Amino acid sequence: MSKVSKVSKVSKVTSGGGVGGVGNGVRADATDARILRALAKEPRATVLALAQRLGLSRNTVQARLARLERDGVLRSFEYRIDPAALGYPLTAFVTAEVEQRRLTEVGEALGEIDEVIEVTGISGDMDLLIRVIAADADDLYRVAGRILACPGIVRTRTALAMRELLPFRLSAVLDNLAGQAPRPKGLR
Amino acid sequence: MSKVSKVSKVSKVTSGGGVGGVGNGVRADATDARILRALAKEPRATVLALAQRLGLSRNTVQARLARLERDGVLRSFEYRIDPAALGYPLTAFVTAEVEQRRLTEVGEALGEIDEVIEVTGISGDMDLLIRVIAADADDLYRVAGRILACPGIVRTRTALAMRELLPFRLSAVLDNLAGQAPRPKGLR
DNA sequence: GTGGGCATCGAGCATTATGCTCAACGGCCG
DNA sequence: CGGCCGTTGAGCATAATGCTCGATGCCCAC
Repeated sequence: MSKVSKVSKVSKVTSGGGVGGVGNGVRADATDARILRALAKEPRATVLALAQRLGLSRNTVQARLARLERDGVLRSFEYRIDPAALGYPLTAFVTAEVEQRRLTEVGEALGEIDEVIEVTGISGDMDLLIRVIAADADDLYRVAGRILACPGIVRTRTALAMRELLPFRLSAVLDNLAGQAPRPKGLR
Repeated sequence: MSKVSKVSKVSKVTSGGGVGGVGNGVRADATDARILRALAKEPRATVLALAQRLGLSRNTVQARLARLERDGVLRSFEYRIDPAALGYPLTAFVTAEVEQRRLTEVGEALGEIDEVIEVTGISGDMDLLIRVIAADADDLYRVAGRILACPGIVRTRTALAMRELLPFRLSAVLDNLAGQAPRPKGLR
């Protein structure tokens, strides 16, 4: 049974660690994907539970989880918190045009604004995509003002998030990675 | 020792539940924020550890955590997974203009594309903000093509995420919530 | 003012998980 | 061919969990 097999050997990649900050050379293999997928279903699941659910040894799951966390495959717990529950039911995307050389500076300034929860430098005619949360429309207006006031920011455009058509998900991609191997059919 | 407190009493808010799907009336209070903040620092922390770190009883932390999870304050575990670690180091934001009445339909079609990991309906001249991941530039091109091919989509514009100036964080907002004295009334 | 409701607390208890170590198995690669 | 590693199963001391209880303090409604 546990002869599932082909638990591919991938760790080799681990050694090839580049330096970089985020998402360097580390890559999850099929087994990792299965663990992550199981965790997605039951975040509170214990290592033991995961192990038997996946037909792996407790030891393996424990080691892999430790590695996943150590290598930064798992991001901060904050990602799991719903801003709406914190009293910020409004989300908006503010795109900003920035004076070329002041990108980093502007990024830091934006970090001072509590309601700015993510800033990404992007290609295109706008330079920044800023994710913002707000308690209400007034609040949003105020935050938008603070953003525009940042030295280096030339112009902004605000788009209110009106509906989540498809909430964040990696399941599709996880399934691909996980399914890769044996495809046990109905069995589990 | 446990006399630290002044653990505000806030739960009243809970009852004020609106209906809605996501992030309805449920709101975290200062204590919740402190728990979440502690968890952000140490995702693997046990309930017991959290309790003594925060000067709360184990019972309280356990009850609150259960409630946070039950009420959807905590989103899926998937949020914590770094797509880069899954072999998708590229992130792009695709904005799309959609034929008015076909928004929902388009949303579903986009869900069929594995690399589409988030779709938000927004205000402004573009209707959709689509978060996409890709293994490399070719892959991204291919995905962009599939998006544009969705019936109902009129036009798209793709912006590549070049740098994370400020990775997702709620810490600023959490600190505010947590730091607040037990005075939920009035202010703000 | 008084009582109900509710969250918190501290305690206890049976069960389960954790963290760690060990030796052995098996495939992969040089 | 031999070494390297990830995996496995086992064992064991310690710690955490899930649950229940009665008691306390506070807010709010009556």
